[in-house]
Amino acid sequence: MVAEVIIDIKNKQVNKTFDYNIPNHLENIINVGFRVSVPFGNTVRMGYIINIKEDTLYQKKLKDIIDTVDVNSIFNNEFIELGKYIANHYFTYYAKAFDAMIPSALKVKYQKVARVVNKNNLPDNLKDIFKRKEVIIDNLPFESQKLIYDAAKLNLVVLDTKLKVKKNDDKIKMVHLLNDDISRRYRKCFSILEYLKEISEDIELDILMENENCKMDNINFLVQNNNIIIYEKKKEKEEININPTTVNLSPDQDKVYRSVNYKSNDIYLLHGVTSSGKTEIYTRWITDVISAGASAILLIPEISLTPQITGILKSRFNDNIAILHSRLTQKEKFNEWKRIINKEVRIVVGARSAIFAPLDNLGIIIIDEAHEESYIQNNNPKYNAIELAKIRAKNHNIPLILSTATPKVCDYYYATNGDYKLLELKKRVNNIELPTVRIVDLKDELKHGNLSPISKELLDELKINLKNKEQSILFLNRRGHNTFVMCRSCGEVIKCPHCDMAYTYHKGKNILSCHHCGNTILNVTKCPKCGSDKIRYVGTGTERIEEEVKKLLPSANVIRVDRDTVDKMEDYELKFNDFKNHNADILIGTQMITKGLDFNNVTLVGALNADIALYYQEYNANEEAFNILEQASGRAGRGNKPGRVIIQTYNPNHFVIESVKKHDYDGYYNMEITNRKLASLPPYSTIIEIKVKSENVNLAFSEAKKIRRNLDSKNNESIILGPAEDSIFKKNDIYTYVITVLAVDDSILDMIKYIYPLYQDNKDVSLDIERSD
DNA sequence: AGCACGCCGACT
DNA sequence: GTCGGCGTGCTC
Repeated sequence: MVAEVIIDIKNKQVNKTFDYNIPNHLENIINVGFRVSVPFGNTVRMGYIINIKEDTLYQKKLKDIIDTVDVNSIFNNEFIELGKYIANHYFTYYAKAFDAMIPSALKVKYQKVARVVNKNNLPDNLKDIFKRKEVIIDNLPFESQKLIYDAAKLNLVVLDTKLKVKKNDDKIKMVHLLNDDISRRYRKCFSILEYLKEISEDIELDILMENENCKMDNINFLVQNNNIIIYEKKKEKEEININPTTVNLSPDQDKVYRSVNYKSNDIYLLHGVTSSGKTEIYTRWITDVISAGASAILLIPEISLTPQITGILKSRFNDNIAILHSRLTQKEKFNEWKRIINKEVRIVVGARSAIFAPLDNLGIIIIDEAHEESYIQNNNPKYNAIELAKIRAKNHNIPLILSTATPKVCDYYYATNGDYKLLELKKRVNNIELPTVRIVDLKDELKHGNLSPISKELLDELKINLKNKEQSILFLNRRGHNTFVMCRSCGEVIKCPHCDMAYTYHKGKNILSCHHCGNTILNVTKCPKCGSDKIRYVGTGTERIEEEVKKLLPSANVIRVDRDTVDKMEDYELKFNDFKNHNADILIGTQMITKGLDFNNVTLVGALNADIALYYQEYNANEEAFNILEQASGRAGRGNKPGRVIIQTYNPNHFVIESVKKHDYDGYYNMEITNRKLASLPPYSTIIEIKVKSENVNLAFSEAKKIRRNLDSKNNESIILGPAEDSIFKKNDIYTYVITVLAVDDSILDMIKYIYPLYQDNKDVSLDIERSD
């Protein structure tokens, strides 16, 4: 028998199946969905068996499968099909798609080993190394490795690759700089060492590779050259707090609860205002499904942001629930996964990736805060967990529930045209009032000579809250609006040489950092172009707001939360608990703080510059702006005190601002859906962005134009735009042009599917294709 | 992702 | 000259 195998290498050259012979002793063991080790080239690799067949079309003799990696099949047919779907739909490699579906604890690692052939004719210098018959090469110092490779050439030892399932890994890899002694000619490695020197502290390997955009090749070279060492640090584990409550359903809640047909493949949009008691309804649905013998998946945006939900569910379902917590160690995640596989649990709660929970008798899938962007994986494969949930719901013929206070325009559209069923909750529990929203026109502030980012009206309210010992939240959507450094003499803006984007100024560390590639330099005192010392800082970041608040309200206790003050999850929780326990009066932050947090004593929310969201250069800018402002407003007055919201803007008459003021979702929706229809945007099309990348600007542009011509030739009614320079035109020395397709039919999609593989083998140009569904 | 094969520049 | 960098191609 012959097995079709996807090799575990994420590379376009091997993005296909390879046939292997199944040896007799494995014939009764191996099945579709097994992971196996196979000889590949002159090494050993893991592969996924996606099909078993009688014969092969391959001309040469097949190699044998070496062994199985798992005791049981890891993917059933549903997941193999899902993996293929992800690879095709999201234009990525099969290995990446399959990789995305398994918990990291189940991933394999590769070890290079050397074995002694004949112990008697081993030279003395090798005898020290080979205390055992077999050693792991990667752990040895460079000199010993060299001796082994020389010995291998003389056939004194044999080299081999071993596969290990790293199921007990609760460690993270750290990089430590030993010395920077390296020839300048190794450009990449040189720059890595420069970076390490600059930050002058140990760094997580993953973060280093991300920031320096380097491959394991470079890292291995530096290890061998004794420039760095890699060590493992134990990841601390944490408990989640349990917060049990039981409440009866209101008539409204009860009506929603009873509307779901468990025997259908219906999609329901549960549109319920903030604090309308949606969690309680989830638990009823889950209870019903479980009693009927089936299982349930509940997706939530980020577990640490919703301790209430996990607390309630955990207290209700005890051991029958697996909570895939982002800070579980790898071992814990593996154990949870095993409990699911062994059918010890039938309820899975978790973020995006929990959609891959291997439950085989699903009864319902619920998605909380379904408008959240975090359901879309941000790096390759850019899958949307909600789209995958639809597929799984269809496979199992079960209901799918999308729950949110601010539905995406597309979802609401589907709910109104009958594709989804609409369920509504219009009242907050205990009839708490929605906060009052006031709009401050920043143009008027300027006219009255107030240059501060905080308006007089907002300042007055902050003072009132301080006096009454009530808490306030100030929120600044900073996306695309950083503090950058400019020369007042010649107008030069200090930019990252790799990305052509302005550096962002960080006052605390006195550094300039590129938010696109992570490159940092020491702050400049003189203009690099004209030498002038008239350096000026432009823009408003949370850091400046904090300064301003401290100046205006010296007695206030301020906590700032953004990616600069919290890079670890623990910091994040620490700060929030601090605020919750009233150790501070004012919380300042970016969109991080608008998520589903519950602070009972917060009565004032200020959105400092609502316009930033409106100018966000994406088709869903209005949607994002409405959602973020409405969700931020929802933070005010959740306890028994009424809430006030102040929105500062230069566009007080913008329909998004006016709708937020009136908490008028329908008004906003009707405007926005009309805009979408006129511009042929989703839900009236699927947006596909074809990113053409090359180090050579002209080549990237000419290839992009060629693709555009190809698309035009097969186009019926879709809109094709570009090629245009990408919003980040130059990043890491690579130029990107974008062709945007608003696809209304399949003909253009077929063309893209045809074009994509043409660039699979191109070394100078590569394509990244992203789609809105 | 590795690794072999082969081309070209800079050194004992 | 020749050593060893790295660009290119291949892996069932």
